Amino acid sequence: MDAARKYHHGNLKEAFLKAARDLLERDGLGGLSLRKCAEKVGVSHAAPKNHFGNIAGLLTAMVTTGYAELAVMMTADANTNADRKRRRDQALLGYVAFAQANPALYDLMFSRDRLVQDDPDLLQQVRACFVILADCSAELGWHHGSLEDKAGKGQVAIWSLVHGYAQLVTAGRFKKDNMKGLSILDILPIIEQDDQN
Amino acid sequence: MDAARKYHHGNLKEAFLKAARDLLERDGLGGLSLRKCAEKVGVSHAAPKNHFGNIAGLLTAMVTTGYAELAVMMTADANTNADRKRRRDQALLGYVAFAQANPALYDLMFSRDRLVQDDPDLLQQVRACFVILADCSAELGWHHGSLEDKAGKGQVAIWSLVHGYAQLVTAGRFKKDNMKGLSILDILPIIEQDDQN
DNA sequence: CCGGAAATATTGACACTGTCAATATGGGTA
DNA sequence: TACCCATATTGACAGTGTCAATATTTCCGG
Repeated sequence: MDAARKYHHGNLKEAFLKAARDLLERDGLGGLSLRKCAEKVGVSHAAPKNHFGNIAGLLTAMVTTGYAELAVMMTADANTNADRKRRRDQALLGYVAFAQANPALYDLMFSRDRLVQDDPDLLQQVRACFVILADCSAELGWHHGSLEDKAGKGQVAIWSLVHGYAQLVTAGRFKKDNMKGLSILDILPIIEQDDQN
Repeated sequence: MDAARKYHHGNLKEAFLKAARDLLERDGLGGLSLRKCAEKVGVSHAAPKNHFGNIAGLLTAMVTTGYAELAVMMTADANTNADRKRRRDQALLGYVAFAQANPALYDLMFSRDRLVQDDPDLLQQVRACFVILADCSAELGWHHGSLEDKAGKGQVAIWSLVHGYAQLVTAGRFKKDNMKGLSILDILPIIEQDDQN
């Protein structure tokens, strides 16, 4: 039998995830509920329990796909032959672009209350994004501290910077005149060496 | 009559805010509800409506007090005669300390879904925190761009950095070995000039 | 001083939510 | 075919925010 048409409904799990994603984008997190997802898919209100256990499980699964998409956005258009600076710029631009394209989902991806924080799949996807960012920060110039601190501090710094920037921008916390034509790449040079850029 | 004992209950609004804050700290955002606040205070379940309208109003009021406390944390121990570097360090350390002391509240303070974003009192307190951060970033060294960009970019950069750092630390997103003895002041120097620190 | 008006609090109801137990249905397989 | 198990439905329950109607307290002008 077709893998996409198994059992009664056929890939009901993915159908739920798509419905949840649509509801999240359209109505925000407050407009997202298990029962609305079930109604949207056309099944009974308790059907999600078989696939996700509870609502935290559904949100966690949805967020996990979000991290996977974030990783894609960070690596798109950057073939492995491109120089490291180009790949780093792409990662940062892709990161911010993902947050701006999916603000509600991005918020949820950093929520501590609604997710199953120790879900193995979630942790794996989160780690994959970390690796990409770590690859960016590894080449960052660093004036202070010992060499062995370099990677750790650089990772913390660049992730803090890009995450904070993405969250504050999507939350509309920056005044518009401060942001006029300003991108993450414009504020990135402050963590580079003088001889770069 | 005593200002603290007006009307039926007396400062019921502040009693609700305190109850909400306690519930938020103890049980997280998921354990916070209007009815639990009312029960904790000892009034009927619909009493909060008179003071906050709806739950978004209560959360907004609570978050507003959070921004006020954040401003206090950023300026504590830094008298106006202290040099600017000392005040800047205090602001950043206080910022992170507040987030670590009130992780659930800090998360809520940057939520887009549950608050009345255009509440005048909220906007005023948010702006007050911005001013403090702007005072920090105004003295940051900047190698690139024109002079008139300096303040805007510096504000965006330092706020992104400290907010991202605070959120990621409180969310436990950094590996512990990367954070060993590392504070916001340790990653701050990367956005300073070479001749500083 | 007092009586109406306004502010404040209660009650009861409603729709909606997540979750669970019990039941039903269908597909894979021996 | 007959069985088993994964999957889906049904019905129920406690809890939630919100609202209208009502009750109570405080305030203020006569």
